Amino acid sequence: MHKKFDHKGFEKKWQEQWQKDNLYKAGDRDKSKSKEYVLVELPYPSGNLHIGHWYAFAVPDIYVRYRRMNGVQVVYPMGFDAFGLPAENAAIKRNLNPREWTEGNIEYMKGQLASMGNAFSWDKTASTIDPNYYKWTQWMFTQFFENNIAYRGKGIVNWCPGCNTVIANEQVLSDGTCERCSNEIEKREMPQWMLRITNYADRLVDDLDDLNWPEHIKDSQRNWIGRSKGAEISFKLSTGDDITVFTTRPDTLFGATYVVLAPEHKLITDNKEKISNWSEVEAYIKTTAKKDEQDRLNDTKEKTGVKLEGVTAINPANNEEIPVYIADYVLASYGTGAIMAVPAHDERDFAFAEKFEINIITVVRAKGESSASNEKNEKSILFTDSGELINSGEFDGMDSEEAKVAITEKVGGKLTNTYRLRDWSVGRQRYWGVPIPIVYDPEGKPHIVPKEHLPWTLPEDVDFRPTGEAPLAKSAELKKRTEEIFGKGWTPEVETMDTFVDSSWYFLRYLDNANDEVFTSLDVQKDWMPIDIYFGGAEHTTMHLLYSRFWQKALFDLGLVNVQEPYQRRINRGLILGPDGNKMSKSKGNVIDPDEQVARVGSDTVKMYLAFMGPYGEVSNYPWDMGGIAGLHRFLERVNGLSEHISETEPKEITKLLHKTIKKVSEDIPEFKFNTAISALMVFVNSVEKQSLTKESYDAFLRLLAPFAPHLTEELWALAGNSGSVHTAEFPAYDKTLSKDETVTIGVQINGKLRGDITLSPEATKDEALDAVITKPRFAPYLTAKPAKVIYVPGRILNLIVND
RNA sequence: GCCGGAGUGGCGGAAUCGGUAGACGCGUGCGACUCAAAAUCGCAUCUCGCAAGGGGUGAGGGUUCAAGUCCCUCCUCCGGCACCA
Repeated sequence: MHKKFDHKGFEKKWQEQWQKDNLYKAGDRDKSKSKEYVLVELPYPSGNLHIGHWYAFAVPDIYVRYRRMNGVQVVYPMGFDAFGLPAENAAIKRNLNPREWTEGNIEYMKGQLASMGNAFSWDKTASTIDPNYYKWTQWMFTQFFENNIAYRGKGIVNWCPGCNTVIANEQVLSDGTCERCSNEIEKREMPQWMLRITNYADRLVDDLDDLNWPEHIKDSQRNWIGRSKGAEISFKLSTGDDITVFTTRPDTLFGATYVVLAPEHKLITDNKEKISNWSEVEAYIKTTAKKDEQDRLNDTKEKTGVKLEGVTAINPANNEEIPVYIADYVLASYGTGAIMAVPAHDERDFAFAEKFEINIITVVRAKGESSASNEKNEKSILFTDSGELINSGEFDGMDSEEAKVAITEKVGGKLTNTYRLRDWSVGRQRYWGVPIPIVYDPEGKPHIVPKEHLPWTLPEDVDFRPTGEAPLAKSAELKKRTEEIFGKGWTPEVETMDTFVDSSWYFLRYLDNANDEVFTSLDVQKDWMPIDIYFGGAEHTTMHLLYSRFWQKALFDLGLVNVQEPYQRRINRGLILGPDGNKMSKSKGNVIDPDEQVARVGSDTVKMYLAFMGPYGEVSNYPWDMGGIAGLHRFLERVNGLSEHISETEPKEITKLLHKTIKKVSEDIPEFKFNTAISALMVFVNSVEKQSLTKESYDAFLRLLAPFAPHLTEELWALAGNSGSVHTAEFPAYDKTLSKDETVTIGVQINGKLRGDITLSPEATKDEALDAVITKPRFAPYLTAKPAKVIYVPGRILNLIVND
């Protein structure tokens, strides 16, 4: 029966009570319990909690509460990632200081978070704009600088004209736009603060193997890092230089009929006197320099290039003299910026060789072929698979894979890997970020700001509106501060750090946030790290998740952290769409405001609705459905009326169903299948409504439901006369015997066709099952002869094969 | 092009050591209550068929007593990478 309840009458009351009782404080590590560190991605204080935050924080809360009720000491912290462009832009729009704006938002959002009624460990929190936080961000940076992990590099960077700053490779989307503002990214050459994430490429790939992460996330990271196994091989040039190329196919070296350099390659300008067609070459270099990435991609069908007249190379395998070209299909930023071209076995080289009429030599053929496949048919001349070698002197007949090693050895090459990953560009020409703690001496040499001067505070006396120049350059205070501490002629670094730096280590600070000596003591880390489960969004796969893994490894190498991998398990959630099936956006007018929903139907309903939509941890999109949320509200109203069915005794059926429900819920929660757990709870309620249950069963049910509907269950728990909080009660355990069915109904197939069912004990024998069929007239018409074969799977199926 | 993942009612989704496909919820239809409406309750709801029965999990093959689940060939959608040597 439906019994309406007034969520406003008790949700706030219990939230305040829980806070007063410090119910969810994680406290110090209690070694008598096992620990679990459950992390959710800390929010950006945009000023308003949206439905995505609810999905991100309220649903994992079910898991956290469940584990606590099972006696696990769970730390479930929350904080704010408060530096960064959106806050800065929003503040500029409102003509506010970003600090005022952000801090105001944090306060407001804390109130909104409270309305969720989550079991957050508020004693473990951090905010990245807190000077006591960013002090350590800066200190880590200085450690990285001193250990050559952070460096001032020169190179081509991604400039976002919308954000007025440089951004990292990871922050450029595959269509060449900015992940924040969707503006088209420009390439610029300028000095940049970089972190040597590339030095960690192998570990970042290899250590993925042991992580309990969804395979598609690991694959995305592997793709992003883009490790290729191959070899570096040197070719002698007629200029006297050696040119090193990278190839994944050293087995095809005998088929290398020319060499190609990227137009930006240093050896070209170094040898301009020796290049007889220099003006032509120079013109080509200029043309390609003008093309942006996008043009270069669009031009892939038509290969272009210029031969370096007067320069030749020697193929080290057969000492043949071969021509040298420059072409923009070879990228300066990948490998060595030079390739050996094997037109018979590489599509791009093939296209180029055909256009420039260069020699094509087949050196690999499919195994077992008597002739090279390409000799049979002109059109199939290209063969990119591996196979066995031909036209390769002493290596003829050798398998491609073996030949890779053998040929590399013979020519004195080196087996090596190369990567797609580039170093992480972390300097930003914006105001609202952590100042890079570097100062320059009068010669312009960079030095770290020593620990006693940290935090190296963000100056206040600047016009922070973005112009493309770093706003900190305009701070008289920063300039003065630098000269006072370091001496006349010293100047401060004026760039701030990428926000992704701040969020690369926040989970460590949560644990020991009052520590003034170190960012987090090793003892505390040993208590809690690694993070057992990290819930988050798919957008972080090759950004935050990659950066923070690198950061942790870099700290590990400096002896500052206890584990190499921060996150043991990763769960990516899906996306909540608007009721129209589109991504929620103000312009589409399809935004669901969680505050409105909570006011209307209550926090418990919103939480359960989100948990019921589909399995958590599968990246799919769920449209918000007003009818759907009403269904969950109805369910909780029925729960509210359930106490009317309490009686002295209950049918055996209800006892058994309760234990089956406990079993199902306890199995589903750890797998984040909250949807099917809720479904089981609904089945139980549907059944009880027609019958009765004891007070004992009622209490057990409340505890079962407590992680999903913390407020209502707490209210009903108290109304039922129980003492203490339902959330500190033990989660019910199921009785194995009671959770099993005494009889099962199984399908009966005759010749593989379903003809009906029989009900019998799960342990019934084949003969008993056959008897049940024979005595049921329903089956008689089909049993025209004695079954030739009987397949019986107890509790599952009975299949009779009747030959007629 | 390469690497992953996914295709099940009108909708969200259940069911995969191969064993009664469509749990649970939404929506819809009919009925009850009501002067009426809302709320609530009951029944129905994959599809064709009065029924008996037939068909059905993106398409087509295959293995099996039995296939949403395994194998092969395709198609579509989603995510990552992409002139990456």
